[in-house]
Amino acid sequence: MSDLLERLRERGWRLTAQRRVVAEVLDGDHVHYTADEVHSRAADRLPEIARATVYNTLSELVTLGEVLEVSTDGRAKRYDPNARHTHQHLVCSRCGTIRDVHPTGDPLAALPEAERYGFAIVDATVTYRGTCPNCTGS
Amino acid sequence: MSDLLERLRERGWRLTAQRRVVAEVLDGDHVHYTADEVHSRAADRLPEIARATVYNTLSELVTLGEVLEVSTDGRAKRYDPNARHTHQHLVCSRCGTIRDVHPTGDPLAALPEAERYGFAIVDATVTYRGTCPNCTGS
DNA sequence: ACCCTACATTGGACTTTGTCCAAGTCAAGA
DNA sequence: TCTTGACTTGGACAAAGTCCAATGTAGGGT
Repeated sequence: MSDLLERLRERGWRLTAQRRVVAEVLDGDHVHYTADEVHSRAADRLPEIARATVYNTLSELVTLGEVLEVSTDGRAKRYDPNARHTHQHLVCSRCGTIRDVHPTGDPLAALPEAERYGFAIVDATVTYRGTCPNCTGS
Repeated sequence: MSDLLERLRERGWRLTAQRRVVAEVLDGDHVHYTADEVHSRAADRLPEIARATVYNTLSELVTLGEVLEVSTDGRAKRYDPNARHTHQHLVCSRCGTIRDVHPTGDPLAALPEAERYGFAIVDATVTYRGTCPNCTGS
């Protein structure tokens, strides 16, 4: 937890109460909150934190590579604190919950040279979609 | 082109001028327009078409499986008329253009049973990201 | 060919998600 | 402790999409 804050401070981050609570919210479970969810959880601890500050802080964390932005559904982006190990996502088409998964092999290897159209490809993200056990029986 | 309209009519679609132009816009090149782009192109032919109608029609086409919704960047969704053959997308991180690509193998096979968490998985989408030749030199 | 009517369209208000900015505040180095 | 530039605030704004009551019309029935 203060691992994250430690790293950030080393990179010249100014450590404010607002940034601390945002980092703490993200650093809890392996959840994937939207910006608004982060904001409301942060506001539980620091009631006057502004939405704009949460957005700013999240963008900075993304830029610094500490957090990943995930947009699975064209609705609100979600923020994934597990940026250290590469992983992919499994999304429930009904309720929208997300789980981290670790497929075998490298998806990049599956794309033949002839299909790369001269792009300098830097990464491949895989999203598995289906119905989670909770939603299956409804 | 009227292929599409044909299929739709067989499924009980009421064929209106608005739906026709939307289908025609999508049925052109292998592009991936946003809803607003579809709207403005449709409006070239049928000036008074409402934005809401375009949104409605697009959702119906998606429901009918004739068109795919693609959300690559958390901004506007794009609509992919190439729903008949499965394919994946290659996206330029700078300019946002999208190309259809066909990786080898089945990404679903790469996800071990132990990583499925009881989900009934129905599909896997892969998004390759990089810089396109046009954007590389800037 | 003409009527009906259920289905489609319209336009405008509204919501959600996110960005921007000028003014005020504060963390941290001197 | 003082200073200063970086940070935060709140509110206005923007983009993308949804909703709804009123109006229009495609296509089946006669």
